[in-house]
Amino acid sequence: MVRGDAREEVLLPAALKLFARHGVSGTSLQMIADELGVSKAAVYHHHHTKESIVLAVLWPAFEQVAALVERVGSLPAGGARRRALVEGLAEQAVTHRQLYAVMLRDVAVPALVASEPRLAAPFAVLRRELQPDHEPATAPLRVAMFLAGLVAPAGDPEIAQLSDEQLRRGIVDVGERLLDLG
Amino acid sequence: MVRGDAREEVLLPAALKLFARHGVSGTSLQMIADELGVSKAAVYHHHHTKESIVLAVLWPAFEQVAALVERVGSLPAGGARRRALVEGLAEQAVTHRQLYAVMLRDVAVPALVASEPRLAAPFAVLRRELQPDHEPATAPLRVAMFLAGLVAPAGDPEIAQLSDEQLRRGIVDVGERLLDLG
DNA sequence: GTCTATATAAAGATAGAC
DNA sequence: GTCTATCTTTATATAGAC
Repeated sequence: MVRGDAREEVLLPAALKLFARHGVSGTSLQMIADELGVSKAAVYHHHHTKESIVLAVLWPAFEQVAALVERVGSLPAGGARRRALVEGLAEQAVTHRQLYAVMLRDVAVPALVASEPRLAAPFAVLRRELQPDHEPATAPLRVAMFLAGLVAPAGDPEIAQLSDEQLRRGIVDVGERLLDLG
Repeated sequence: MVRGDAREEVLLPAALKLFARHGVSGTSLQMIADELGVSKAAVYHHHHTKESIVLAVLWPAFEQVAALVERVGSLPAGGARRRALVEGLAEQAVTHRQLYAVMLRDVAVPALVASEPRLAAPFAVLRRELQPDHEPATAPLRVAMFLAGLVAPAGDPEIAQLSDEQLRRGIVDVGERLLDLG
């Protein structure tokens, strides 16, 4: 570890790594500073609160989801749009495994989302758009189980060994089975 | 809240409620004491460490999984056994939603499991037994996505409204789709 | 079996020197 | 832009009175 570098492009990945391993609540600014080889004060120079760091780390993930939802809006509603959402989510979740794991799994995130209305909107749309047309009662359950399963790779060492392509295809396959893709 | 009651049968449900809402790392002994209406010292009279409380809260869930795995051992290996596991897990996860959510979702739990080998064994067996026979590459992924999805109800208010029976059937349905039940 | 009070460490956060 | 030093609060944990 090279000492004395708390630039944004180094700080945020370090924080993400710790959030993924210990959770947001289980990660202190001291741990982030140690990971970077700097003092806590150096971290505070870039972000005046811990919440600011959490938000900066997660923001790109929420933006990606929002962009995906926006992008598939031009497709016909129904199976085709659901398939595009599933494929897009699989691609993003595989490419940014830790980021999506924190966003979808960490119990501290709902509170953050509640404090930032801009974060909530994309997921509300996503959940609605992913629902199969029939099976009204259990459709939300299928969507929730798919989204929860999306981050299954995070903790499992056996799955961590899968290639991006294997994992992406596996996730899409599960999406097909749960969400009646067209 | 009646004041002055930190008996085990009151303490553990209160702790579980807080663990489910704020995560294990996000829950302090002060929060537990406040929830019970007693002082921190009263809590420490029953459990000398926080880890002791976490273990006492989660132990029944791990025991249930172990008992389930043990119970299905008499069934023929394969689809029939997988179905029994899925039905048993669905039943337990629905009945003890918060407990299973903490056990399967909280990032602090893997560290706890690592420190208590007796906790790890049942899940290793469970994961192995749940795997469909074919599809060797993505079978562990299907299992992991099912287990992660098992606790999807925890955070979603829309799903929290489902009855136990609706939820149980929905989970079994997803298990059927992912795990090639016989 | 609970309380108040306290010890000790670590948390989030700031001030001011370099 | 980072440092040391410090502040304040909160964390885990203990001692001893009731």
